Amino acid sequence: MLETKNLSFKKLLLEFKQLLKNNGLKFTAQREAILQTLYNHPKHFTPEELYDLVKKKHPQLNTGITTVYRTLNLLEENGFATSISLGIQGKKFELANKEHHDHIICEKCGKIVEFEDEEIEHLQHKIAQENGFVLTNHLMQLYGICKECQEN
Amino acid sequence: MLETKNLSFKKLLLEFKQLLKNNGLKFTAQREAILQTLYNHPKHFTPEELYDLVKKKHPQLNTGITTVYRTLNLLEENGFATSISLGIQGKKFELANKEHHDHIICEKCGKIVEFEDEEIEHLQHKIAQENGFVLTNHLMQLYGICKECQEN
DNA sequence: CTGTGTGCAAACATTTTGCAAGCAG
DNA sequence: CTGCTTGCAAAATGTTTGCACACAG
Repeated sequence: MLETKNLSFKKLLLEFKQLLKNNGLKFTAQREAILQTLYNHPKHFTPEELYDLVKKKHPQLNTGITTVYRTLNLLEENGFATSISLGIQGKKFELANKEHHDHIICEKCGKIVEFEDEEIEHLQHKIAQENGFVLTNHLMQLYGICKECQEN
Repeated sequence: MLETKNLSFKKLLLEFKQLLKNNGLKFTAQREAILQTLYNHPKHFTPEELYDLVKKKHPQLNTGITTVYRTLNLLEENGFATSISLGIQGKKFELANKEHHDHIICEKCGKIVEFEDEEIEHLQHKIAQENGFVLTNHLMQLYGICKECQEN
């Protein structure tokens, strides 16, 4: 089964503060709000979507889209967030507090099922190695028709 | 090994003309130049890169970037080209005359290496089955750092 | 001839950068 | 206090659209 790391927000925040300290960066209300919003809404956001949500949850901060971009990049560079690039334009980000997983997507009803498979992960590393790459990430999405939709 | 379908350009062009005819569209020198350039350079292009190359190969046509975008979209919508979205911004296109394959993308320099792996394909079907899905398609992109970029 | 295709410029959308003021440490 | 961070506006990128003219069928 898929398991989250269940990192409490408190712990996550501590790690984040440590990162900032280690790099001579500052802990600000905006950065906290962005991290908290990502934590409380475990799904994928475009910077724009996250920006809207942060503004809604923390209106008094008047956070700018610029700061959202800058913070997402900071989080991603340091492994606190991951991003996937969409077919069209832009990226979506999510907090990196789950074990790695991939998705099967039903082409009819849009249902998304998460799965993980160690054997595939292993093969991916092998393939990367064979091609001289150090693997940092991967994107695998299976498209198909789910059981319910097959019956209808 | 990866194998092309070895569709001759003549055949490809015929298919393309048929597509145009079927949709009441017109065969133009620019469209031919773009298709030919994709055919002669079997790699992945951003629209910008393809634009530069088409201009170089067919300077007398004075093809606009707009036309490159429009033609790539036309080709993709009709299965003559496929695109992959990069980590960063934009898409890269290639002519769709190869057997199925997936991509490893260097996150530093953007280099793309193609590969295919029957074992993974097989596992994907197995996973889909286990989740009650009939697999219709898949997308797999590995991201990493290529040999050259590791050294720099 | 008719209507699609073209290049150009402008519009759009998304992301980054320059800057003066704010604020964490 | 110091200098990192912020929001704003402007710039930079990448892509699409409006338009008048070109040209395939």
